[in-house]
Amino acid sequence: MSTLTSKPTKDRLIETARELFLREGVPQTGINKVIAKADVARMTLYNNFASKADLVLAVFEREAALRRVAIQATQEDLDGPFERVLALFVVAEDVASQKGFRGCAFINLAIEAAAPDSALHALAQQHKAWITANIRVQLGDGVFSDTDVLADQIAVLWDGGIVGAYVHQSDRPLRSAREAAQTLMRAAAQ
Amino acid sequence: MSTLTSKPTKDRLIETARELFLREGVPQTGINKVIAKADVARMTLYNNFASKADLVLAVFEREAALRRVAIQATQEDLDGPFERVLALFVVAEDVASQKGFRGCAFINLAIEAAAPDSALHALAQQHKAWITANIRVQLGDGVFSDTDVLADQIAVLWDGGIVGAYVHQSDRPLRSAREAAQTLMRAAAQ
DNA sequence: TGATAGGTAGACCGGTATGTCTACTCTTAC
DNA sequence: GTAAGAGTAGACATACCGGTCTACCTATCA
Repeated sequence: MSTLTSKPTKDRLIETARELFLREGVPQTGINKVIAKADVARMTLYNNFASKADLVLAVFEREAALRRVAIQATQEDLDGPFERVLALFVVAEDVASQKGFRGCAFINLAIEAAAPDSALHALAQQHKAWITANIRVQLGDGVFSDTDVLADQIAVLWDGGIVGAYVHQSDRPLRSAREAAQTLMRAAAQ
Repeated sequence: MSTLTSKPTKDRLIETARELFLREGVPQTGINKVIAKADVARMTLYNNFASKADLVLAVFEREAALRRVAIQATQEDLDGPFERVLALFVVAEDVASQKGFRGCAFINLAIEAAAPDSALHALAQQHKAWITANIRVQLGDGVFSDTDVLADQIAVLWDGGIVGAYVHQSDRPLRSAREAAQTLMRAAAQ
């Protein structure tokens, strides 16, 4: 292995933990499940991470970064604020249609694994703030009135659509959200 | 005590558990906390409820019923679909402003305490469906076009607003949701 | 050759969780 | 007066949790 910290093992732990955290939830995923699935010794985990909370933080920081990149990549191929904003919802509808869909990982994180004053909650908050800021950017200037307000409203629809899709086990709330976003954009178009 | 099942003790258990479940979350609230706060023996709980899951179910069934009544009571004093629908958001804003606010109890229940095929998840689903149906009724017939669609969209805004208020620890998402609901209603007004 | 770093296996610790069991007390009703 | 129902106190069983520690293995590299 390299002279510095062993990257592959650490990365494997993060990726294995990610799968379990997203599929089964953070509190439901014990250390034992992670090391068993990663086929790694207990001490290997604790040599790479100070604690479970440290591992959770690493997993979700990486996850947030990956999602930002994925969203931007999707938007690059599209033109205009309508297409780019609505693409967010379409992507979510695809994810929600897969079985085992558990809603938004960051909302879940905030609710089930993080007190409001914790670093994990702050991470969820930041990710959501980035989503809102991204929507704001896609809306551009001059096309819509009250762009900041509109971005906030569309972000609310996005959250509500994903949560609703999980609760109702259906992509219908996400479709409602997308259509509502469209209506709001049309109403705000100058 | 009465010849039948002892009501007062059972009720006290439910009310005590309710407070703890809502304030600290269902998984974070152990049986021990419940019986300590209710000042009741361990076996008293298990003589009244088959299991913790059974207690949780009783608590949230009662909670859903109480909330339906409270929402209807609020709406009785108001006139017209705009006032009655927007009142839902105003009430939520009040609740969200209180410290210790933990978002929507039923969404939390679905996420942190219930597999999608469980009775608890179904309960959360039913409660959300009732909210949507209530919005639909308040919208009435003839005032708006696509009333079913509009009700779905407003319900999504409600969920997104509450979840956003918790994640961002701010009532701003709820205000955005209310204003968006207003815009959608205006756009659908015939 | 031999030091070092990274990984391994598994015992172990203290804590907490739900749930069971027993023996006891108290109150009500017949 | 006594039987039954409801509640009590607390030990107990079992399982899991996160986390620590030790002794060992093995590959790399100077």
